[in-house]
Amino acid sequence: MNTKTLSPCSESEQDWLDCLKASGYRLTKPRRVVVETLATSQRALNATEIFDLSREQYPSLGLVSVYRTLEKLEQLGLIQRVHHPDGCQSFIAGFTGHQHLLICQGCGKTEFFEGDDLDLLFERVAQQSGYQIKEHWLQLFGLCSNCHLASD
Amino acid sequence: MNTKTLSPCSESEQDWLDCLKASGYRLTKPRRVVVETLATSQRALNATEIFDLSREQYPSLGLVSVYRTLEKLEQLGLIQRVHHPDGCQSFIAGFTGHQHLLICQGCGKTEFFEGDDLDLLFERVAQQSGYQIKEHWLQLFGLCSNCHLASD
DNA sequence: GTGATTGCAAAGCGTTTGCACCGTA
DNA sequence: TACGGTGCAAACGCTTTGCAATCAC
Repeated sequence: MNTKTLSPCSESEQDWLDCLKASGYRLTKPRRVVVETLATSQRALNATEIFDLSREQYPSLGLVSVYRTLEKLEQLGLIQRVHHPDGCQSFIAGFTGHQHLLICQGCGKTEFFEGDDLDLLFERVAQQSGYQIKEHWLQLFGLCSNCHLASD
Repeated sequence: MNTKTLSPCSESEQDWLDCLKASGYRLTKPRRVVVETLATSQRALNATEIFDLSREQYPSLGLVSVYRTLEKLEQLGLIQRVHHPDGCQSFIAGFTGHQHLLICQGCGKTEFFEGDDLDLLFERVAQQSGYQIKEHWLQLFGLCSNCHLASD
């Protein structure tokens, strides 16, 4: 089967597996372990980090399967790539529709936030520039409570 | 000399060359031609694009010199990397202190914008999350006036 | 003249592809 | 049982490094 439907999926690990299955993919051990690693991480992970962490539970995992699973999870909207001054190779669980991330510069802990109200800004920029604005990315960088307490 | 000072430089091509010189770098033909390519481009360019465009003026340019010049220009704050859903390998002239970009999804034309007022949002997110917010990136994607007129 | 800078070639590194074997459905 | 998925090895593309020749100062 090759009709990978883009049905909206929740963010719990079981929902991810259900979503993979519903999309016509088989639930194999490599996929399960990669999903678990990503779903339980508080920060974005790159392919090698996912590989190393997942191998603790499933030592025969291949790096290639990590890449192939990431590709599918991204297509299904279960993970998204995180852009960062130091690189753009890492992925985080969850997808809110737009890119509203809050990233700790200390430990990497990453959260989504909601409720920006930027419409006025967009309108002003649109008028001044002549652009039709379609999408936006807003990312905040800082220190999470653990990290700024530690640095005091 | 190895004291590459990070003095603020303007965005005109001559200012860039002055800035390179003031920072202890020699003004060579490869550097001049890469600077000109970047300074006159309306959109972000990756290393290969810069290489190809610059070679039209200086055919013996090597790709390695493009990479080495990009490294220096980035350190001096004369260019910055542009993050994009399709990749993060391209560079644009100018640096405003934070990342406020407006990018055309049609032709790639890229502009900076100013005057966001996100302090209230930051404060709210900080309170809700416990993060100390240090930096932010805001990028808008859309269609520039040329591209949305063309698509009508 | 001298030492920074160059272009070439080779190395490095992250990611993708080809393929025979394996395991889920 | 069929065929989607796997791990390995090799290929790939982009970027960096080593080096002798070159050129800006």
